[in-house]
Parts: sequence; structure tokens; C-alpha cells
Amino acid sequence: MSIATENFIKKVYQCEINEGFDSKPGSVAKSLGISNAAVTDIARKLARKNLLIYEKYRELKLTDDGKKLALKVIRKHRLWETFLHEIFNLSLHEIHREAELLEHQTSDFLADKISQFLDNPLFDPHGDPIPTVKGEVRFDDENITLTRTKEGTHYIITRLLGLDKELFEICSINNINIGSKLAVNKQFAENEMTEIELYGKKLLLNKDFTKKIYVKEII
Amino acid sequence: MSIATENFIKKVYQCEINEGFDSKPGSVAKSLGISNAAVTDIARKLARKNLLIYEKYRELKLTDDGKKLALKVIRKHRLWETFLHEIFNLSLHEIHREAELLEHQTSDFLADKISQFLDNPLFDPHGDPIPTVKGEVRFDDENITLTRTKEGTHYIITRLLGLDKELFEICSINNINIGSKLAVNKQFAENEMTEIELYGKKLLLNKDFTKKIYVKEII
DNA sequence: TTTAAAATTTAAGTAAACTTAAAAACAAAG
DNA sequence: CTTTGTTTTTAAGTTTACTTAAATTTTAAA
Repeated sequence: MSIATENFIKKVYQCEINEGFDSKPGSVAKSLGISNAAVTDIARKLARKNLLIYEKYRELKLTDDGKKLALKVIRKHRLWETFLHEIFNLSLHEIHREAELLEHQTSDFLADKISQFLDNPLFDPHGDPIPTVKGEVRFDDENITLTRTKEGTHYIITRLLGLDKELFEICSINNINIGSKLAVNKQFAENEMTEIELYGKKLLLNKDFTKKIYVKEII
Repeated sequence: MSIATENFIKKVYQCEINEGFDSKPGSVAKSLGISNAAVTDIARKLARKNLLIYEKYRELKLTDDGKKLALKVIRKHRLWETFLHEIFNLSLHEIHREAELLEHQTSDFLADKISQFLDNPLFDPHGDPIPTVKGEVRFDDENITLTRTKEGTHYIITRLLGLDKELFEICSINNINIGSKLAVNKQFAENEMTEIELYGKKLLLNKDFTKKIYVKEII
């Protein structure tokens, strides 16, 4: 499977499962940074290979084979992230950048070696679950985005979804890290903003940001 | 630079420096496993990019830029080999197989991290020198191939050049490892064969094999 | 329900990285 | 020095992974 194909399949998978996204050609095109026409083209080709179901003007849907492939790539990505974080102490955005490349040139054999070395970790440093060899992903229903939290309740940060370099910096500065505890002061439904408090600091966050922060209620 | 280009440049470099080889289109084509026509094609393209000098019917010659690129890739290859050997205890042919893939998706940043982690090693587990960041390679004139050794002299194995899985197996079985000591009993010039003795066992090796084994005289 | 805007597809074209087959050039043996 | 066999090049074609532009379909608003 070519690098381009692996990235395409991976992106469709992510568009399918991430709420607030869809897997229509336009969305996939935009987040891959290629033209709509290219997506139609590639989708048709991958449909012939039984990796996804393509129907004109419809959302792209991965087949079981397609999902399996996506999860294989994601497994390698997250194993590398965990490994690079542990061994070289690279930052969250550095591990992502490197894993994005390495994931495509990693044999199943090597992925297993990395996994064993790390004692088969269940989560990567972003808090994202690492798919098993069999392609199983652990979903935790108690994890919700900051967007959906209740006022006056205390939470612990469990996952930081797809941060770019700048967002990563904002997190670093403001102690928004996995394991940090916070209180939700107020939800401003009208303007889709959330006021939180952590380490004595009040932060007002917009939805684009809060939907990337996963938390778990402290009971 | 694409993976295909990196592999092409790397191969030309290796054909140029390895004695007994040449960098004529046919040789490069054969060792890359592609057609002569493809080599002509690609060579012309890379000549336009100033990575090599192409003249019809002539050997391919890398420019300084081309050599620099080749050494960058080789550096990454050998760093990965050393790393994988050290961390995961992979065998000589396993490290080669994996490094062959990883070398093309490794940023300079990550290569440096690997190098630092390993304490900037000078040689990989095959005994091959690891080019520095600046593209300097250590050549050791005291290292010669088994082919060129003197009868009745004792040597230590310093380097095993490009072994495939089968040759690797032969080495394992017969204690032909880096650091092993051996005596050269006889050179059969006529038939290009060498009789050596190591660990009490006599071995008669042909030139195809002896030219891959580098040794250093024990004084 | 019509219509305008947005999304998607079709069509045509490009560049890379190859292939095979035929033509041309080279090398070296008589 | 010619001839023959090998090597290299040229020519034409393929697949992948895209592009832009035009045509078509869908969606959503009037």
C-alpha cells in the first residue's frame, strides 16, 4: 500500500469517527489538502480494491478491510509516538510530526517489537488509545469533550486531540496536560464558550478548542 | 526528495565506491532491479537537478550535492541499524531490512536524536562507518578484504559488507562475526579462493564471499 | 417550488517512475 | 577493420497521484 493510499484511508477513518466531521469528498479533500476531484478519483480506485464503498455524491465509507488498514497505520503512529516520547523525550508535537512519517515505513514485525518494548501500552502520550494487533480500539464512554461538561463539576484531562504546534504551546503554558485537574465554572451555550479553572487560573475557551480536550469526571 | 530518488542516488554512490563494481547504467539498473531505460531516464532527470553528471554511454557520477544526499541517507540507515540492534536486539539482516525502509522517513532532527542517544557511534553493527552530520566518512586503510590478505597471517574481522539473509546465516553458523579472529592458511590465486581457519575450523571461501569480509591484521 | 450557491463529478492534462520493444552506439574478437 | 554481441538510448506506453476547468448534481434559501 502506498503512502498516499495509507494517508487517504486513515483520513477517511478519522473523518468518519470524529464527531463534528463528516466523510464527504469535500471534507476529506480539505483535510488532506488535495482537490475534490482527486478525492473522487482515489475513492473510486480504492473502491475497486474493496477498501471503501463509493457511491456518487455520498459520504465515503470504509469497508472492514479499509478499517483494518486504517487501524494498522494508526497503531503504528501511536506506538511510535509513545516510543519517541519515552526514549528521546520529544514533545507532543514533535512525536506527532515524526510518527506521521515513520508510520508508513514500519513493518508489522517492528511495530510488535516496539509494542513489546513498551509493555504493550494502551494509550499514547496524547491519551489516544493504541489499537491492538487485531485492530481493536478501546473506547471509554466516560471520556467526554470539555464542550459537553457540566457547570460546577470537577474533571481530569484524559486526552488531547490533534493539537497543532500553537495549540500545544497554549496547553503547555496553561497547564492543560493529561492528568491535570480542572473545574468547569460556566458553559456559555449561546457563544459556545466554556470557562474553566485550573491551577488557580481562569480560562475562557472557545468550542474549536474545547472539543479537542477530553476529560473524565472526578467522583 | 522521493524514496525512489533517494534509493537511486544511494545506489549510484555505492556502485561508485565499491571496488569490483561500476556505475554504468546497466550495473545500476541491475542492482536496483529496474530496466536500463529507466536508469537513463532517471539519470537525466537527476542531472537536471544537479545531483549527478550524466553523459551518454558514460558511468554515472554523483555531484557533490548528490554525494551529500547519499551520505545523509546512508547515515540514517546506519544509525537505525545501530539503534535497532541495541534497543530491540534485532539480527544483522533484520536491522538492514527495517533500516532500508525507515531511512527515507527520518528527519535530520530525529537522526540527530538517535545519534545522541547512541553516543554518536562511529560504526554500525556490520562494521560500516556512520557518516557524520557533515557527511564525513571514516575510511580505515588498515581494513582490507579477505580477498587481499597474506597467507600465514592472523586477522580480526572488522566489517561484513552487504550480507543477504543466507550469507548472514552462513556467517552465524561459522562464527564469522565482527571481532572474530582468523588465520589465512592459503590463497588460491588461480581460482580466487581463500582458505581460512577460525575457532579450529577450516573454511574454503570463494571470492564473491571474501570480498565482503573486511579484516585488520593482528600485530 | 423555483433558483442560486455549494459540492461533486467529469474531462483533460501533468509529472514521476516505471515498462517493453526497437534503434543506435559501443567494445572486443577475429 | 569489420562484424558480432552487448550495452545504452530512444520511443511509446502504463499507472499513480495529483491538477484545473467545465459540467452536473445536490442543498438550502427565497
